[in-house]
Amino acid sequence: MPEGHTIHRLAADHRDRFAGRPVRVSSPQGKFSDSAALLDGHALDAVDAHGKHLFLGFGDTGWVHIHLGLFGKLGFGTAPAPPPTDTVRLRLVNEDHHADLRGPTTCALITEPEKRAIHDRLGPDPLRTDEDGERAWQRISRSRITVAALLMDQKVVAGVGNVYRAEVLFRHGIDPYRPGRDLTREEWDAIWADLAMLMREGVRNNRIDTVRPEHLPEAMGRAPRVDDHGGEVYVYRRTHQPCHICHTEIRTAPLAARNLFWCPVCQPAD
DNA sequence: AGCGGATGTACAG
DNA sequence: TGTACCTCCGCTT
Repeated sequence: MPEGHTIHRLAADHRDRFAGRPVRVSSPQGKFSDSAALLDGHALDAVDAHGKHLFLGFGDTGWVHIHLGLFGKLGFGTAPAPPPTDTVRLRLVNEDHHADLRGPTTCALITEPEKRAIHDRLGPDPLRTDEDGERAWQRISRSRITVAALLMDQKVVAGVGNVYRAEVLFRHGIDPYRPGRDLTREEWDAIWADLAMLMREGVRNNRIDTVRPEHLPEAMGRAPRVDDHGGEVYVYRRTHQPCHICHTEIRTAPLAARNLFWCPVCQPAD
């Protein structure tokens, strides 16, 4: 569920439903009760997203910092909200809407300086228009680490996860094991621009689609279908299935505790 | 009923 | 490098 596009979409969804009005804040599960009591009845006056971090601003009371981690989910519904289940960490309610947060890695009330410190340790986010890939290039072009690992490092690029990593490397024909410093400037600029485009599409559609229409297999038709992963992809979790372009079996291997997926023919090692 | 895995990260050693 | 953490879902028995 959560790569950067999900978080930016959730930021917009919170803005649409809750911004500018008082909101009831509670923690049915209990783990956020003290902070929820401080926030209850205040207006949500700002929403921000950087990479996979979501920030809900409540004026002088501070910011709610949310990170979904691997399992976290935010679900919206209309008001009145149904009785919460005992896994709801945070619930927001106004006259029209409710939002339930479950299973996050982080849900904490923080100060403005603490928020700034989080931004400072994150790399540039392709979805934040005030930044570009230059900072990322400075790190990547000097690193012996594989480009696959660098793309997952939130200090290098914020918001890319296992799906966008696999897909963008496929789209540019780059071997995931190539060291960052062996990328050309042209290759990196193309990857950065592509991430910005793909992730903007991801925010718009609330799913990850990366397959160009001309590469969709006949059986799928022209319109991307919704599959298990929520979108149409070239390599992510397509182990042993044929590559959409060359029909070679897609490969998988663990890398830094995550599964890497790639086509050995379309993404050749040098 | 019980397991393993998942679009993530932080910390220990 | 390994492991702990948070939840849900689909597969196996």
